[in-house]
Amino acid sequence: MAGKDKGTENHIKETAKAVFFKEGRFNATTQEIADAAGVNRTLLHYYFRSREILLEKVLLEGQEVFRKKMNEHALTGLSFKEKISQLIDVWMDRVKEFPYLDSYLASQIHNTNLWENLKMNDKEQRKNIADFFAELQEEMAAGRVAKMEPMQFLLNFISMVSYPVIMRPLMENSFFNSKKAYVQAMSERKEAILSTLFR
Amino acid sequence: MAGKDKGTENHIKETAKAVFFKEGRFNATTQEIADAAGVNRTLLHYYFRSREILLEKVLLEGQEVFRKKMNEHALTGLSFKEKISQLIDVWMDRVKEFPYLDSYLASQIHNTNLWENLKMNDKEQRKNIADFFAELQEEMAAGRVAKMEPMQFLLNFISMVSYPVIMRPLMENSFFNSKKAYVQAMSERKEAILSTLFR
Amino acid sequence: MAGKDKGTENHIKETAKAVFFKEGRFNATTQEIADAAGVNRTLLHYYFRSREILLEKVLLEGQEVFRKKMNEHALTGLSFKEKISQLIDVWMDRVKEFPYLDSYLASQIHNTNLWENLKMNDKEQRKNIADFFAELQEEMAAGRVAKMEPMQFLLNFISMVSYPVIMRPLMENSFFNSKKAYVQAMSERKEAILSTLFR
Amino acid sequence: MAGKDKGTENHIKETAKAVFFKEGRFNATTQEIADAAGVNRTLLHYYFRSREILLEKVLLEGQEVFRKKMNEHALTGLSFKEKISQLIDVWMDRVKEFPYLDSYLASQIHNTNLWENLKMNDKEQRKNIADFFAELQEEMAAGRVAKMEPMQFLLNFISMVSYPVIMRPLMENSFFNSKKAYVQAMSERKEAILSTLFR
DNA sequence: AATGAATGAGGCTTCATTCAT
DNA sequence: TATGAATGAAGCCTCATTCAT
Repeated sequence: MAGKDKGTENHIKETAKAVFFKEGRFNATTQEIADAAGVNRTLLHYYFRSREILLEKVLLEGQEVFRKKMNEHALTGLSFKEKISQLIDVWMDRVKEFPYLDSYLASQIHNTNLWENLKMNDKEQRKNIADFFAELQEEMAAGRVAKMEPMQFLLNFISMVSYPVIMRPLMENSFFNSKKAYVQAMSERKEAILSTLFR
Repeated sequence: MAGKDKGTENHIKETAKAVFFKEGRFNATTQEIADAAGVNRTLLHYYFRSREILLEKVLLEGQEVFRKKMNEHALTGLSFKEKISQLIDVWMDRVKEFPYLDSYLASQIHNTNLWENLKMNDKEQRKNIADFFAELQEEMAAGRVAKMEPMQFLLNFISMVSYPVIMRPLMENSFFNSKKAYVQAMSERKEAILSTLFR
Repeated sequence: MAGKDKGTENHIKETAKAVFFKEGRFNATTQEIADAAGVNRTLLHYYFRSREILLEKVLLEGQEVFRKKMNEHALTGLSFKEKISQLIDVWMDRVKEFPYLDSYLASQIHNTNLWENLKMNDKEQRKNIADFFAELQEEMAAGRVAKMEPMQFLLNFISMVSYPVIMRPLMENSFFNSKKAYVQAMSERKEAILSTLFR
Repeated sequence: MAGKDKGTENHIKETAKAVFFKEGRFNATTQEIADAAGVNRTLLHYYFRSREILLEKVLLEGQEVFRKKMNEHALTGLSFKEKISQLIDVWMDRVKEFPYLDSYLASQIHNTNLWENLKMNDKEQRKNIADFFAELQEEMAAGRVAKMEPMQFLLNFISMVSYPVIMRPLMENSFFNSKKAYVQAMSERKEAILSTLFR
């Protein structure tokens, strides 16, 4: 059932990623992960030595997703607003794919050694952000965006995109009272965010 | 001998709440909670029968916090913008107090039977929201707020307030690279949100 | 079946001691020890946290046995030969009680931290040995004992007493071919040792 | 491709012998043995079917060592004392080579089916011992050796030679407090034993 | 109300072994 | 001959929970 070669190892990793970050079952047992992957539990230790290491690897890959989010800002040749528009799509897709990843990262801050790798010390990344902020300030100067610290704009943007997705269960039950209403709202979300960020 | 009565029970509950939702240690052991509360582990079962029940009770109280968030919209006699301004304070305070509560609720929604209680079926609450939306639409009509579904505005609002607090560890490490920078940004957050929501 | 209070803890410890050092089952499982003691396996962890700690404690107590062996040299008011005669009894009894203890200690030398406690740094002990050596040298001067380094005499003595007991299974099977013959030889052992040490 | 043939098999066996009986790591894992031999773990099963069989084979070879110990008594043409003197050398060398072998045999005697092979039922061996005992009794008659059962003399002899070597770690740490002191004592050991056995 | 003792269920991990190549 | 992949058995340990005061 499971592939061969490097296949099985990746298959387990993908399964774990799904269990942890798609389904949010942070306490999932090695047995559960193995079952989900359709492999013997021991195989999991064969490849990853321990549950902790597996989790760490999966997390590190999740982190790559996160880092790439940032670097994809570098979409060229578009107007600032169009760029933001694309970013919303990209970002929202990612958050939808692993809705529990960020929450988990946030709750696991104690595992300090993970964080060293996560900091924004990537040169390319810093440059991208600097460029992004420069463009943003032009927009503010032109009055198309409310004046504020660029970082505040970035926070606003990330918050409005991520929060409703990350908190989907809460939203569905607490705000919308139905799955349908939630989905409907999400489909209109992009426009609402753009309307709020730009004037 | 019968003096502490309800005292100890509450003390345990408060401690559990802190451990779970202030510190984000969702997997905290009964032993750890007992230690944190300075009581014998067995006492925890004496009062709450099981870990699950304790968690449930603590969660229920967390829900109350959440519900009150919604109902405190009913601040009277202020302009809409001032009302929002106050709401930001109130809400931010709450999220700061239990930064992990919402994440936990979101991640646990699938295996809990508590959600019946959480839905927005509260009459008073519905009314508050209806009133709030009515006022909001006036603002839109007057051009002081970008036009959109009122619910989208609400989402924007909640997102921008909550996300940076809930994701504080992520923010501190990933965006700001220092606690100081984060705190500084948070102090300026309210203005940034208001500038974004109103024009 | 097991006693109460401190009773159970000691009972487990005694059982472990027997399993390890009387029966020589160094690899005995926690389950096996628990079974032998007639208690739930978990109780073993309740009292001792881990198999390793239990083993360490049991070993430390065995070490006390060993140390006391040395200090019991201080039997007073007897002639040197009579003293040795008594020592043979005492020592042989001990080795018979825990025939596998010394072998185990020898094989576990790698667990260095055990050995710090085992060194002959006990003041009283040093004095006893010094006294013993002084008396011994008188015997040598008087020609009742062959001349040699006192320590060599001590080694001879310990060796002749311990080895046949420690290696009992080997002796029974390889030298004597029958349990009966072995037991018979042991009963005459003391005299043979004395005849060898004294002249 | 067919060059190493028996070579690898022997190499593994020798390595195992060293790990078990030179280093005293009786619980060594197949993995550890394979690592020590620099081969893949599975190869070990390829050659020996199971860990148990490997151990058995290695043990059998150890037994040969043991058996030869006995038969080397047949050194001819020397005086009894000189014969014993040579035996001490031979024996001590053997015990030094595999200091843990005897302990292991002793501790494993109960759960092994190897002992049939080990009994002193070897014809040549019996003869050697008979001859040895005859000579010994002459010595006793001549007053050069204390009178006792010949077997007791043999036990004394073996004990004094083997014990300090087998228990080397114990001796070094518990009696001598230094490796140097132990080595020094061992170098003088032969004379001390001879002085004790002969008069 | 409070606590030490005891227990069953279940989790992680290691190990020897087998399979397939 | 040699090896990576896979597996079943078994070990250690933790945890929530119950028992007996």
